[in-house]
Amino acid sequence: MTKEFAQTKEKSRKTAPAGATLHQKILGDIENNIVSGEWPPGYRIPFEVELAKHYNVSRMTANKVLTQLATAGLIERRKKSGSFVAQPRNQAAILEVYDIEDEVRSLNKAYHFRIEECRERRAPESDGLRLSVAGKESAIYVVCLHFAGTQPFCLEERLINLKTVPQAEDMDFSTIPPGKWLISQIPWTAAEHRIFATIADERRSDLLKLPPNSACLVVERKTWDVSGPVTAVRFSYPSDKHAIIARFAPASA
Amino acid sequence: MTKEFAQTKEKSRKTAPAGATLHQKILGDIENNIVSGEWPPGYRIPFEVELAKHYNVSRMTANKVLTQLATAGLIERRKKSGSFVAQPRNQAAILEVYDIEDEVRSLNKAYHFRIEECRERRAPESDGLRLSVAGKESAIYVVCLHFAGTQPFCLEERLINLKTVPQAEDMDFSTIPPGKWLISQIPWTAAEHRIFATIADERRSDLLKLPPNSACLVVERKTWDVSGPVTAVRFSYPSDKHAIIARFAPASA
DNA sequence: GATTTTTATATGTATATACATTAAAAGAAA
DNA sequence: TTTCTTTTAATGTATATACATATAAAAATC
Repeated sequence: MTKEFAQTKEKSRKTAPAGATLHQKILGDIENNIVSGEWPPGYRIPFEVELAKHYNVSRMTANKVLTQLATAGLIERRKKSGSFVAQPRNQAAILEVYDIEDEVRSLNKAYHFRIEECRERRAPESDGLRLSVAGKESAIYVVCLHFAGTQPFCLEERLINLKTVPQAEDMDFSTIPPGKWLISQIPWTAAEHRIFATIADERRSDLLKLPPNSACLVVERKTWDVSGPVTAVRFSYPSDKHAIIARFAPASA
Repeated sequence: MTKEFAQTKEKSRKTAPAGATLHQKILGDIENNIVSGEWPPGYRIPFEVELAKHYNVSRMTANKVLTQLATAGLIERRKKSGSFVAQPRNQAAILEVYDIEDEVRSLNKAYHFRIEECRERRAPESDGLRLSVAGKESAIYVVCLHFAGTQPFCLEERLINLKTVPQAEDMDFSTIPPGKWLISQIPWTAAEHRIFATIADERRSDLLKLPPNSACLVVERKTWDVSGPVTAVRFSYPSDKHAIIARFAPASA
Protein backbone atom coordinates (compact mmCIF):
# COMPACT_ATOMS: atom_id res chain seq x y z
CA MET A 1 0.00 0.00 0.00
CA THR A 2 2.72 2.42 -1.03
CA LYS A 3 2.47 4.90 1.87
CA GLU A 4 0.06 6.27 4.39
CA PHE A 5 -2.73 8.10 2.65
CA ALA A 6 -3.88 9.63 5.91
CA GLN A 7 -7.43 9.81 4.71
CA THR A 8 -8.79 9.99 8.21
CA LYS A 9 -6.60 12.62 9.74
CA GLU A 10 -7.75 14.17 12.98
CA LYS A 11 -6.85 17.63 11.70
CA SER A 12 -8.59 17.00 8.41
CA ARG A 13 -9.80 20.35 7.15
CA LYS A 14 -11.97 19.92 4.16
CA THR A 15 -14.29 17.10 5.14
CA ALA A 16 -15.77 15.65 2.00
CA PRO A 17 -19.53 16.17 1.97
CA ALA A 18 -21.82 13.18 2.36
CA GLY A 19 -22.75 12.85 -1.29
CA ALA A 20 -19.31 13.63 -2.60
CA THR A 21 -18.20 12.12 -5.87
CA LEU A 22 -15.17 9.90 -6.05
CA HIS A 23 -13.38 12.69 -7.83
CA GLN A 24 -14.09 15.12 -5.01
CA LYS A 25 -13.19 12.55 -2.38
CA ILE A 26 -9.79 11.82 -3.89
CA LEU A 27 -9.15 15.47 -4.60
CA GLY A 28 -10.00 16.40 -1.01
CA ASP A 29 -7.79 13.69 0.45
CA ILE A 30 -4.77 14.72 -1.56
CA GLU A 31 -5.40 18.38 -0.90
CA ASN A 32 -5.56 17.66 2.82
CA ASN A 33 -2.33 15.75 2.77
CA ILE A 34 -0.66 18.66 1.03
CA VAL A 35 -2.00 21.55 3.07
CA SER A 36 -1.58 19.70 6.36
CA GLY A 37 2.08 19.27 5.57
CA GLU A 38 1.78 15.48 5.62
CA TRP A 39 3.08 15.57 2.06
CA PRO A 40 5.64 18.38 2.03
CA PRO A 41 6.82 20.24 -1.08
CA GLY A 42 8.83 17.91 -3.27
CA TYR A 43 7.09 14.81 -1.94
CA ARG A 44 6.29 12.27 -4.62
CA ILE A 45 2.61 11.51 -4.41
CA PRO A 46 1.28 8.08 -5.40
CA PHE A 47 1.24 7.24 -9.11
CA GLU A 48 -1.99 7.32 -11.01
CA VAL A 49 -2.27 3.56 -11.02
CA GLU A 50 -1.61 3.38 -7.29
CA LEU A 51 -4.28 5.95 -6.57
CA ALA A 52 -6.66 4.15 -8.89
CA LYS A 53 -6.06 0.86 -7.11
CA HIS A 54 -6.26 2.39 -3.65
CA TYR A 55 -9.59 4.10 -4.31
CA ASN A 56 -10.78 1.34 -6.61
CA VAL A 57 -11.36 3.66 -9.54
CA SER A 58 -10.12 3.73 -13.11
CA ARG A 59 -6.89 5.42 -14.04
CA MET A 60 -8.83 8.07 -15.96
CA THR A 61 -10.51 9.20 -12.78
CA ALA A 62 -7.24 9.43 -10.92
CA ASN A 63 -5.72 11.16 -13.92
CA LYS A 64 -8.43 13.81 -13.96
CA VAL A 65 -7.90 14.55 -10.29
CA LEU A 66 -4.15 14.89 -10.72
CA THR A 67 -4.58 17.01 -13.84
CA GLN A 68 -6.82 19.35 -11.90
CA LEU A 69 -4.33 19.56 -9.05
CA ALA A 70 -1.60 20.32 -11.57
CA THR A 71 -3.46 23.14 -13.30
CA ALA A 72 -4.31 24.52 -9.87
CA GLY A 73 -0.57 24.56 -9.20
CA LEU A 74 -0.62 22.29 -6.17
CA ILE A 75 1.41 19.55 -7.79
CA GLU A 76 3.88 19.26 -10.60
CA ARG A 77 3.84 16.28 -12.93
CA ARG A 78 6.86 14.72 -14.60
CA LYS A 79 6.70 11.90 -17.06
CA LYS A 80 8.33 8.69 -16.03
CA SER A 81 9.07 10.23 -12.61
CA GLY A 82 5.66 10.84 -11.12
CA SER A 83 3.82 13.73 -9.54
CA PHE A 84 5.32 15.94 -6.87
CA VAL A 85 3.96 18.41 -4.37
CA ALA A 86 4.79 21.88 -5.68
CA GLN A 87 6.57 24.56 -3.75
CA PRO A 88 3.88 26.56 -1.99
CA ARG A 89 2.69 29.80 -3.44
CA ASN A 90 0.48 30.17 -0.48
CA GLN A 91 0.31 32.28 2.64
CA ALA A 92 -2.64 34.53 1.86
CA ALA A 93 -3.39 37.65 3.69
CA ILE A 94 -6.20 38.69 1.50
CA LEU A 95 -6.61 42.40 1.63
CA GLU A 96 -10.14 42.50 2.76
CA VAL A 97 -10.03 40.01 5.59
CA TYR A 98 -6.85 40.98 7.22
CA ASP A 99 -7.10 39.76 10.76
CA ILE A 100 -3.72 40.44 12.23
CA GLU A 101 -4.01 37.84 14.95
CA ASP A 102 -4.72 35.11 12.40
CA GLU A 103 -1.84 36.29 10.35
CA VAL A 104 0.57 36.15 13.24
CA ARG A 105 -0.65 32.74 14.33
CA SER A 106 -0.29 31.41 10.80
CA LEU A 107 3.39 32.23 11.16
CA ASN A 108 3.44 30.03 14.25
CA LYS A 109 4.19 32.95 16.51
CA ALA A 110 2.51 33.91 19.75
CA TYR A 111 0.23 36.89 19.40
CA HIS A 112 -0.39 39.75 21.76
CA PHE A 113 -1.10 43.42 21.42
CA ARG A 114 -0.70 46.61 23.44
CA ILE A 115 -2.81 49.75 23.33
CA GLU A 116 -0.48 52.72 23.09
CA GLU A 117 -3.10 55.42 23.07
CA CYS A 118 -6.87 55.72 23.18
CA ARG A 119 -8.83 58.92 23.23
CA GLU A 120 -11.66 60.86 21.70
CA ARG A 121 -10.77 63.11 18.83
CA ARG A 122 -13.06 65.68 17.28
CA ALA A 123 -11.08 67.66 14.76
CA PRO A 124 -8.89 66.15 12.06
CA GLU A 125 -5.25 66.13 13.07
CA SER A 126 -2.09 66.53 11.09
CA ASP A 127 -1.35 62.81 10.77
CA GLY A 128 -3.50 62.58 7.69
CA LEU A 129 -5.87 59.98 9.05
CA ARG A 130 -9.36 61.11 8.07
CA LEU A 131 -12.74 59.56 8.39
CA SER A 132 -15.01 61.42 6.06
CA VAL A 133 -14.83 64.31 3.69
CA ALA A 134 -16.87 66.36 6.13
CA GLY A 135 -14.46 65.44 8.89
CA LYS A 136 -16.50 67.09 11.58
CA GLU A 137 -17.83 64.01 13.28
CA SER A 138 -16.24 62.95 16.51
CA ALA A 139 -14.30 59.74 16.66
CA ILE A 140 -12.33 57.44 18.89
CA TYR A 141 -8.61 57.39 18.14
CA VAL A 142 -6.76 54.21 19.06
CA VAL A 143 -3.14 53.30 18.56
CA CYS A 144 -2.39 49.62 18.90
CA LEU A 145 0.88 47.75 18.58
CA HIS A 146 0.66 44.11 17.46
CA PHE A 147 3.36 41.59 18.34
CA ALA A 148 4.54 38.33 16.84
CA GLY A 149 6.31 36.62 19.69
CA THR A 150 8.27 39.37 21.37
CA GLN A 151 8.83 41.33 18.18
CA PRO A 152 6.62 44.23 17.08
CA PHE A 153 4.76 43.07 14.01
CA CYS A 154 2.56 45.94 12.97
CA LEU A 155 1.49 49.37 14.15
CA GLU A 156 -2.19 50.17 13.90
CA GLU A 157 -3.63 53.69 14.10
CA ARG A 158 -7.39 53.81 13.92
CA LEU A 159 -10.28 56.20 13.93
CA ILE A 160 -13.72 54.85 14.76
CA ASN A 161 -16.72 56.93 13.80
CA LEU A 162 -18.90 57.51 16.85
CA LYS A 163 -21.87 58.36 14.73
CA THR A 164 -21.89 54.96 13.05
CA VAL A 165 -20.50 53.00 16.00
CA PRO A 166 -21.66 54.83 19.14
CA GLN A 167 -20.90 51.83 21.33
CA ALA A 168 -17.19 52.49 20.77
CA GLU A 169 -17.47 55.40 23.20
CA ASP A 170 -17.22 53.30 26.34
CA MET A 171 -15.36 50.39 24.88
CA ASP A 172 -12.37 49.00 26.69
CA PHE A 173 -9.82 47.68 24.18
CA SER A 174 -7.50 46.06 26.69
CA THR A 175 -8.81 42.58 26.05
CA ILE A 176 -9.83 42.68 22.40
CA PRO A 177 -8.00 44.59 19.67
CA PRO A 178 -10.07 47.33 18.01
CA GLY A 179 -10.05 45.73 14.56
CA LYS A 180 -11.39 42.44 15.80
CA TRP A 181 -14.00 44.12 17.93
CA LEU A 182 -15.22 46.26 15.07
CA ILE A 183 -15.77 43.26 12.83
CA SER A 184 -18.10 41.86 15.48
CA GLN A 185 -20.04 45.13 15.58
CA ILE A 186 -20.43 46.29 12.03
CA PRO A 187 -20.37 44.53 8.70
CA TRP A 188 -18.64 46.67 6.13
CA THR A 189 -20.11 47.08 2.70
CA ALA A 190 -17.29 48.91 0.97
CA ALA A 191 -13.62 49.47 1.58
CA GLU A 192 -10.87 51.47 0.03
CA HIS A 193 -7.21 50.70 0.40
CA ARG A 194 -4.27 52.91 -0.16
CA ILE A 195 -0.95 51.16 -0.12
CA PHE A 196 2.40 52.85 -0.27
CA ALA A 197 5.97 52.67 0.89
CA THR A 198 7.75 55.17 3.02
CA ILE A 199 10.78 55.60 5.20
CA ALA A 200 9.76 54.99 8.79
CA ASP A 201 9.42 58.21 10.80
CA GLU A 202 10.67 58.49 14.34
CA ARG A 203 7.51 57.29 15.97
CA ARG A 204 7.28 54.23 13.76
CA SER A 205 10.96 53.38 14.13
CA ASP A 206 10.59 53.73 17.85
CA LEU A 207 7.50 51.61 18.31
CA LEU A 208 8.37 48.98 15.70
CA LYS A 209 11.98 48.81 16.88
CA LEU A 210 13.39 49.58 13.46
CA PRO A 211 16.84 50.84 12.55
CA PRO A 212 16.92 54.32 10.98
CA ASN A 213 16.14 54.65 7.28
CA SER A 214 14.09 51.46 7.15
CA ALA A 215 11.50 51.05 4.43
CA CYS A 216 8.03 50.69 5.73
CA LEU A 217 4.89 49.35 4.07
CA VAL A 218 1.79 51.35 4.88
CA VAL A 219 -1.74 50.19 4.28
CA GLU A 220 -4.51 52.70 4.86
CA ARG A 221 -8.06 51.50 4.78
CA LYS A 222 -11.38 53.21 5.03
CA THR A 223 -14.53 51.22 5.50
CA TRP A 224 -18.13 52.19 5.02
CA ASP A 225 -21.33 50.50 5.87
CA VAL A 226 -24.70 51.44 4.48
CA SER A 227 -25.10 54.32 6.92
CA GLY A 228 -21.73 55.95 6.32
CA PRO A 229 -18.04 55.76 7.13
CA VAL A 230 -17.19 53.31 9.88
CA THR A 231 -13.49 53.43 10.43
CA ALA A 232 -10.22 54.66 9.00
CA VAL A 233 -7.11 52.74 9.85
CA ARG A 234 -3.43 52.83 9.02
CA PHE A 235 -1.21 49.78 9.37
CA SER A 236 2.54 50.21 9.25
CA TYR A 237 4.65 47.12 8.62
CA PRO A 238 8.38 46.67 8.69
CA SER A 239 9.02 46.02 5.03
CA ASP A 240 11.39 43.14 5.42
CA LYS A 241 9.00 41.20 7.57
CA HIS A 242 5.92 41.44 5.52
CA ALA A 243 4.24 41.49 2.19
CA ILE A 244 0.64 41.74 1.24
CA ILE A 245 -0.77 38.96 -0.81
CA ALA A 246 -3.90 39.58 -2.76
CA ARG A 247 -5.40 36.93 -4.92
CA PHE A 248 -8.16 37.25 -7.44
CA ALA A 249 -9.74 34.27 -9.03
CA PRO A 250 -13.05 33.25 -10.45
CA ALA A 251 -15.70 32.65 -7.82
CA SER A 252 -15.67 28.91 -8.40
CA ALA A 253 -12.05 28.36 -7.50
CA MET B 1 -24.33 24.11 -38.27
CA THR B 2 -26.00 25.89 -35.38
CA LYS B 3 -24.14 29.20 -35.54
CA GLU B 4 -20.93 30.75 -36.69
CA PHE B 5 -18.05 29.37 -34.71
CA ALA B 6 -15.79 32.12 -35.91
CA GLN B 7 -12.78 29.88 -35.83
CA THR B 8 -11.03 31.94 -38.42
CA LYS B 9 -11.56 35.39 -37.11
CA GLU B 10 -9.33 38.11 -38.44
CA LYS B 11 -8.75 39.48 -34.97
CA SER B 12 -8.18 36.05 -33.54
CA ARG B 13 -5.92 36.56 -30.58
CA LYS B 14 -4.57 33.36 -29.24
CA THR B 15 -3.30 31.54 -32.26
CA ALA B 16 -3.21 27.89 -31.35
CA PRO B 17 0.37 26.63 -31.55
CA ALA B 18 1.27 24.31 -34.41
CA GLY B 19 1.21 21.09 -32.41
CA ALA B 20 -1.80 22.02 -30.35
CA THR B 21 -4.02 19.27 -29.07
CA LEU B 22 -7.66 19.14 -29.99
CA HIS B 23 -8.47 20.11 -26.44
CA GLN B 24 -6.35 23.24 -26.70
CA LYS B 25 -7.73 24.08 -30.12
CA ILE B 26 -11.35 23.93 -29.00
CA LEU B 27 -10.57 25.73 -25.76
CA GLY B 28 -8.80 28.51 -27.64
CA ASP B 29 -11.60 28.93 -30.16
CA ILE B 30 -14.27 29.24 -27.50
CA GLU B 31 -12.12 31.55 -25.41
CA ASN B 32 -11.61 33.79 -28.43
CA ASN B 33 -15.29 33.95 -29.16
CA ILE B 34 -15.95 34.96 -25.58
CA VAL B 35 -13.26 37.57 -25.10
CA SER B 36 -13.79 39.09 -28.53
CA GLY B 37 -17.39 39.71 -27.62
CA GLU B 38 -18.62 37.48 -30.45
CA TRP B 39 -20.35 35.46 -27.77
CA PRO B 40 -21.53 38.02 -25.21
CA PRO B 41 -22.45 37.27 -21.58
CA GLY B 42 -25.58 35.16 -21.47
CA TYR B 43 -24.98 33.73 -24.94
CA ARG B 44 -25.74 30.02 -25.15
CA ILE B 45 -22.70 28.31 -26.54
CA PRO B 46 -23.05 25.13 -28.62
CA PHE B 47 -24.05 21.95 -26.80
CA GLU B 48 -21.46 19.32 -26.08
CA VAL B 49 -22.73 17.10 -28.87
CA GLU B 50 -22.70 19.98 -31.34
CA LEU B 51 -19.14 20.87 -30.46
CA ALA B 52 -18.17 17.22 -30.67
CA LYS B 53 -19.70 16.93 -34.11
CA HIS B 54 -18.24 20.23 -35.34
CA TYR B 55 -14.71 19.36 -34.29
CA ASN B 56 -15.17 15.68 -34.99
CA VAL B 57 -14.25 14.61 -31.48
CA SER B 58 -15.97 12.53 -28.85
CA ARG B 59 -18.36 14.10 -26.39
CA MET B 60 -15.91 13.41 -23.56
CA THR B 61 -13.37 15.70 -25.17
CA ALA B 62 -15.87 18.49 -25.61
CA ASN B 63 -17.09 17.88 -22.07
CA LYS B 64 -13.61 18.25 -20.64
CA VAL B 65 -13.10 21.55 -22.42
CA LEU B 66 -16.40 22.93 -21.18
CA THR B 67 -15.72 21.66 -17.67
CA GLN B 68 -12.41 23.49 -17.67
CA LEU B 69 -14.03 26.68 -18.92
CA ALA B 70 -16.66 26.36 -16.21
CA THR B 71 -14.17 25.95 -13.37
CA ALA B 72 -12.25 28.88 -14.77
CA GLY B 73 -15.46 30.88 -14.50
CA LEU B 74 -15.79 31.81 -18.15
CA ILE B 75 -18.99 29.89 -18.70
CA GLU B 76 -21.83 28.63 -16.59
CA ARG B 77 -23.41 25.27 -17.23
CA ARG B 78 -27.05 24.38 -16.67
CA LYS B 79 -28.50 20.95 -17.13
CA LYS B 80 -31.07 20.57 -19.81
CA SER B 81 -30.50 24.20 -20.83
CA GLY B 82 -26.93 24.26 -22.01
CA SER B 83 -23.81 26.28 -21.31
CA PHE B 84 -23.80 30.05 -21.18
CA VAL B 85 -21.14 32.73 -21.28
CA ALA B 86 -20.80 33.98 -17.72
CA GLN B 87 -21.40 37.54 -16.68
CA PRO B 88 -18.07 39.34 -16.32
CA ARG B 89 -16.80 38.88 -12.83
CA ASN B 90 -17.06 41.47 -10.12
CA GLN B 91 -14.47 44.14 -10.74
CA ALA B 92 -12.82 43.34 -7.42
CA ALA B 93 -9.91 45.64 -7.91
CA ILE B 94 -8.21 48.44 -9.62
CA LEU B 95 -5.17 46.32 -8.97
CA GLU B 96 -5.44 44.04 -11.92
CA VAL B 97 -6.28 46.55 -14.56
CA TYR B 98 -3.47 48.88 -13.91
CA ASP B 99 -2.68 50.44 -17.22
CA ILE B 100 0.29 52.63 -16.57
CA GLU B 101 -0.29 54.88 -19.53
CA ASP B 102 -3.80 55.67 -18.32
CA GLU B 103 -2.44 56.34 -14.90
CA VAL B 104 0.15 58.76 -16.14
CA ARG B 105 -2.30 60.55 -18.37
CA SER B 106 -4.73 60.89 -15.50
CA LEU B 107 -2.01 62.92 -13.79
CA ASN B 108 -1.97 65.22 -16.82
CA LYS B 109 1.51 64.21 -17.74
CA ALA B 110 2.88 63.15 -21.09
CA TYR B 111 3.52 59.44 -21.31
CA HIS B 112 6.31 57.56 -22.99
CA PHE B 113 8.30 54.45 -22.29
CA ARG B 114 11.66 52.94 -23.08
CA ILE B 115 12.62 49.28 -23.39
CA GLU B 116 15.79 48.74 -21.39
CA GLU B 117 16.22 45.07 -22.09
CA CYS B 118 14.46 42.33 -24.03
CA ARG B 119 15.65 38.77 -24.40
CA GLU B 120 14.67 35.15 -24.12
CA ARG B 121 15.23 33.52 -20.79
CA ARG B 122 15.04 29.83 -20.10
CA ALA B 123 16.17 29.18 -16.57
CA PRO B 124 14.93 31.10 -13.54
CA GLU B 125 17.38 33.81 -12.53
CA SER B 126 18.33 35.21 -9.20
CA ASP B 127 16.04 38.21 -9.32
CA GLY B 128 13.18 36.19 -7.94
CA LEU B 129 10.85 36.73 -10.83
CA ARG B 130 9.29 33.35 -11.56
CA LEU B 131 6.60 32.21 -13.92
CA SER B 132 5.50 28.76 -12.92
CA VAL B 133 6.13 26.27 -10.22
CA ALA B 134 7.90 24.13 -12.73
CA GLY B 135 9.96 27.07 -13.85
CA LYS B 136 11.34 25.16 -16.78
CA GLU B 137 9.40 26.79 -19.54
CA SER B 138 11.10 29.38 -21.66
CA ALA B 139 10.00 32.97 -21.47
CA ILE B 140 10.57 36.45 -22.80
CA TYR B 141 12.15 38.82 -20.32
CA VAL B 142 11.44 42.51 -20.85
CA VAL B 143 12.50 45.47 -18.80
CA CYS B 144 10.55 48.63 -19.50
CA LEU B 145 10.87 52.07 -17.98
CA HIS B 146 7.75 54.22 -17.94
CA PHE B 147 7.90 58.02 -17.86
CA ALA B 148 5.56 60.74 -16.69
CA GLY B 149 6.73 63.80 -18.56
CA THR B 150 10.50 63.59 -18.40
CA GLN B 151 10.57 61.89 -15.02
CA PRO B 152 10.82 58.10 -14.62
CA PHE B 153 7.53 56.93 -13.22
CA CYS B 154 7.76 53.20 -12.85
CA LEU B 155 10.12 50.34 -13.62
CA GLU B 156 8.57 47.23 -15.11
CA GLU B 157 10.30 43.85 -15.26
CA ARG B 158 8.26 41.18 -16.96
CA LEU B 159 8.37 37.52 -17.90
CA ILE B 160 6.01 36.31 -20.61
CA ASN B 161 5.38 32.60 -20.89
CA LEU B 162 6.11 31.45 -24.41
CA LYS B 163 4.06 28.33 -23.92
CA THR B 164 0.90 30.31 -23.28
CA VAL B 165 1.77 33.30 -25.46
CA PRO B 166 3.94 31.96 -28.30
CA GLN B 167 3.39 35.07 -30.39
CA ALA B 168 5.54 37.00 -27.90
CA GLU B 169 8.57 35.33 -29.44
CA ASP B 170 8.83 37.71 -32.39
CA MET B 171 7.10 40.66 -30.83
CA ASP B 172 8.65 44.09 -31.12
CA PHE B 173 7.91 46.17 -28.06
CA SER B 174 9.27 49.43 -29.34
CA THR B 175 5.87 50.83 -30.22
CA ILE B 176 3.59 49.23 -27.66
CA PRO B 177 4.52 48.51 -24.03
CA PRO B 178 4.48 44.82 -23.10
CA GLY B 179 1.69 45.14 -20.54
CA LYS B 180 -0.69 46.82 -22.92
CA TRP B 181 0.13 44.37 -25.67
CA LEU B 182 -0.49 41.38 -23.45
CA ILE B 183 -3.95 42.55 -22.49
CA SER B 184 -4.86 42.54 -26.17
CA GLN B 185 -3.61 38.96 -26.51
CA ILE B 186 -4.75 36.97 -23.54
CA PRO B 187 -7.58 37.27 -21.06
CA TRP B 188 -6.47 36.38 -17.57
CA THR B 189 -8.69 34.36 -15.30
CA ALA B 190 -6.69 34.57 -12.08
CA ALA B 191 -4.13 36.90 -10.63
CA GLU B 192 -2.00 37.05 -7.54
CA HIS B 193 -0.42 40.19 -6.17
CA ARG B 194 2.39 40.59 -3.75
CA ILE B 195 2.97 44.09 -2.51
CA PHE B 196 5.85 45.16 -0.35
CA ALA B 197 8.20 47.98 0.43
CA THR B 198 11.92 47.95 0.06
CA ILE B 199 14.91 50.21 -0.15
CA ALA B 200 15.72 50.77 -3.81
CA ASP B 201 18.73 48.79 -4.97
CA GLU B 202 21.34 50.29 -7.28
CA ARG B 203 19.61 49.34 -10.49
CA ARG B 204 16.32 50.81 -9.37
CA SER B 205 17.91 53.97 -8.03
CA ASP B 206 19.78 54.35 -11.25
CA LEU B 207 16.90 53.85 -13.63
CA LEU B 208 14.29 55.66 -11.57
CA LYS B 209 16.71 58.50 -10.78
CA LEU B 210 16.29 58.13 -7.04
CA PRO B 211 18.57 59.35 -4.28
CA PRO B 212 20.21 56.61 -2.21
CA ASN B 213 18.16 55.01 0.57
CA SER B 214 14.85 55.78 -1.04
CA ALA B 215 11.84 53.70 -0.14
CA CYS B 216 10.36 51.89 -3.05
CA LEU B 217 6.96 50.30 -3.49
CA VAL B 218 7.05 46.97 -5.29
CA VAL B 219 4.06 45.24 -6.81
CA GLU B 220 4.57 41.75 -8.12
CA ARG B 221 1.81 40.15 -10.10
CA LYS B 222 1.34 36.75 -11.63
CA THR B 223 -1.51 36.04 -13.98
CA TRP B 224 -2.97 32.81 -15.22
CA ASP B 225 -5.43 32.01 -17.91
CA VAL B 226 -7.26 28.72 -18.21
CA SER B 227 -4.34 27.00 -19.84
CA GLY B 228 -1.67 28.07 -17.38
CA PRO B 229 0.58 30.90 -16.22
CA VAL B 230 0.71 33.86 -18.59
CA THR B 231 3.03 36.45 -17.16
CA ALA B 232 4.90 37.48 -14.07
CA VAL B 233 5.66 41.14 -13.62
CA ARG B 234 7.28 43.38 -11.06
CA PHE B 235 6.57 47.09 -10.90
CA SER B 236 8.84 49.30 -8.83
CA TYR B 237 7.55 52.74 -7.89
CA PRO B 238 9.28 55.62 -6.20
CA SER B 239 7.38 55.69 -2.93
CA ASP B 240 6.83 59.40 -2.69
CA LYS B 241 5.29 59.59 -6.11
CA HIS B 242 2.83 56.83 -5.90
CA ALA B 243 0.28 54.85 -4.00
CA ILE B 244 -1.93 51.97 -4.95
CA ILE B 245 -5.61 52.36 -4.57
CA ALA B 246 -7.74 49.28 -4.29
CA ARG B 247 -11.45 49.19 -3.73
CA PHE B 248 -13.45 46.25 -2.60
CA ALA B 249 -17.14 45.70 -2.33
CA PRO B 250 -19.01 42.58 -1.28
CA ALA B 251 -19.40 40.01 -4.04
CA SER B 252 -23.17 40.17 -3.80
CA ALA B 253 -23.32 43.87 -4.54
C1' DG C 1 35.12 5.13 -18.45
C1' DA C 2 32.29 7.73 -21.68
C1' DT C 3 28.86 7.80 -25.09
C1' DT C 4 25.00 6.06 -27.53
C1' DT C 5 21.01 3.08 -27.92
C1' DT C 6 17.37 0.64 -26.07
C1' DT C 7 13.82 -0.35 -22.83
C1' DA C 8 10.58 0.33 -19.32
C1' DT C 9 7.43 3.35 -17.11
C1' DA C 10 4.50 7.20 -15.93
C1' DT C 11 2.10 10.68 -17.78
C1' DG C 12 -0.89 12.82 -21.79
C1' DT C 13 -4.65 12.65 -24.85
C1' DA C 14 -8.48 10.74 -26.90
C1' DT C 15 -12.28 7.31 -27.80
C1' DA C 16 -16.67 4.79 -27.14
C1' DT C 17 -19.79 3.55 -23.82
C1' DA C 18 -22.84 3.54 -19.74
C1' DC C 19 -25.75 5.26 -16.50
C1' DA C 20 -27.02 9.07 -13.11
C1' DT C 21 -28.92 13.61 -12.37
C1' DT C 22 -31.43 17.64 -13.25
C1' DA C 23 -34.67 20.66 -15.05
C1' DA C 24 -37.35 22.30 -19.04
C1' DA C 25 -41.19 21.06 -21.55
C1' DA C 26 -45.12 18.50 -22.69
C1' DG C 27 -49.10 16.02 -21.31
C1' DA C 28 -52.76 14.50 -18.01
C1' DA C 29 -55.75 15.29 -14.24
C1' DA C 30 -57.93 18.41 -11.03
C1' DT D 1 -56.78 27.74 -15.77
C1' DT D 2 -53.92 25.29 -12.16
C1' DT D 3 -51.49 21.38 -10.49
C1' DC D 4 -49.36 17.08 -10.86
C1' DT D 5 -46.95 13.56 -13.60
C1' DT D 6 -44.20 11.96 -17.35
C1' DT D 7 -41.06 12.56 -20.88
C1' DT D 8 -36.94 14.27 -22.75
C1' DA D 9 -32.75 16.70 -23.49
C1' DA D 10 -28.70 18.31 -21.60
C1' DT D 11 -25.00 17.95 -18.36
C1' DG D 12 -22.24 15.00 -14.74
C1' DT D 13 -19.50 11.19 -13.56
C1' DA D 14 -17.21 7.11 -14.29
C1' DT D 15 -15.43 3.05 -16.92
C1' DA D 16 -12.30 0.30 -19.97
C1' DT D 17 -9.35 0.79 -23.66
C1' DA D 18 -5.86 2.53 -26.90
C1' DC D 19 -1.97 4.66 -28.35
C1' DA D 20 1.33 8.76 -28.07
C1' DT D 21 5.12 10.97 -25.70
C1' DA D 22 8.71 12.00 -22.76
C1' DT D 23 12.36 10.40 -19.93
C1' DA D 24 14.95 7.86 -16.22
C1' DA D 25 17.45 4.03 -16.09
C1' DA D 26 19.50 0.03 -17.93
C1' DA D 27 22.05 -2.10 -21.71
C1' DA D 28 25.03 -1.95 -25.48
C1' DT D 29 28.54 0.08 -27.93
C1' DC D 30 32.65 2.72 -28.57
